[in-house]
Amino acid sequence: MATPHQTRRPDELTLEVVDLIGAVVARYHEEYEEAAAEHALTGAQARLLSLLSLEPLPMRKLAQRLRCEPSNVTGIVDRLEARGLVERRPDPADRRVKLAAVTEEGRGVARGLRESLRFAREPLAGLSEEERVSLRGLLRRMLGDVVPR
Amino acid sequence: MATPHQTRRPDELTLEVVDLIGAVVARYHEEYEEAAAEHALTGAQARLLSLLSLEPLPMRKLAQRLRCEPSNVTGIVDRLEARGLVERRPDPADRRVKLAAVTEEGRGVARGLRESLRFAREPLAGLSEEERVSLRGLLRRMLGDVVPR
DNA sequence: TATTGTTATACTCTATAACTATA
DNA sequence: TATAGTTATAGAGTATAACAATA
Repeated sequence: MATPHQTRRPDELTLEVVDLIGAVVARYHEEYEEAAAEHALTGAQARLLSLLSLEPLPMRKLAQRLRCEPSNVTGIVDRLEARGLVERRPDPADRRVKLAAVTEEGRGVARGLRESLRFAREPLAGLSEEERVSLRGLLRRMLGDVVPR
Repeated sequence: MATPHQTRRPDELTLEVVDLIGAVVARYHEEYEEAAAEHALTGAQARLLSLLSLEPLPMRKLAQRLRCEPSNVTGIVDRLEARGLVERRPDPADRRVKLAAVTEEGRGVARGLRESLRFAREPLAGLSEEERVSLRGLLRRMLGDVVPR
């Protein structure tokens, strides 16, 4: 509690870290889009497919997870469904609800997507186990000690 | 060099770190889009404006920095120019080139954008100086010790 | 000929509002 | 009446291909 600014201006070190985080974000995104493109998917399609590969979800819930309007989900699921990667199922409990679920083929594509995400390997390859533990702790604290989502 | 896999499957710790990085990326993006929206800018417009606030750039160079096709830059600059935040200037050295440059008003918006980026303060606020130094080192090594871009 | 920026085109993602079928 | 999903619409970003002006 040393700086008397109303807004608290970030110091040099903090700015450096923020820049580095920006670089990580940029790189992560590039590689994610690349991996998606390798499977002829857009970023949004890849994210939706990955979500569904864990469990079937109502369209509404899908929109919440993707942080977009429900009307958008319709189109994304439409395109994945046209490719046979996803299907819509009725919800026995509520006839208004449609559950989106991956097909077998979709599950395979989701797996391939996950595996072609180089980010899981390369950038961390240079770090020792001890350093990874350290990084994990720092990132957790940055994110507020809560495992988000 | 212990795992005899062809592809090398990431271990538990690595996967955890990758997930955390994913969470950081998601949060960074949300906050960036929010900050942009506060100034009635889209993400792409905000990125382009931020770039130009450092120095005027040819349309071509701008496309390289944004990692998109030059034809897209035309539209983004059009919209920023319509709002008076950016202008096109001739390049005295090459009459084919158009230099995009921020206006005074654009410079102000870019500054406001930078300041409303909470990511520079909040998430790092919980870390001590020593921890930030440690995080900086780890992120640098992750990014290959090269300060990218 | 090669390069710079633009235009034309088509597709995807996005939000908003209005609609339908259920609840 | 409230909710789930869809449709209609419009704007923005994206890539590709073709083009005019300049090098």
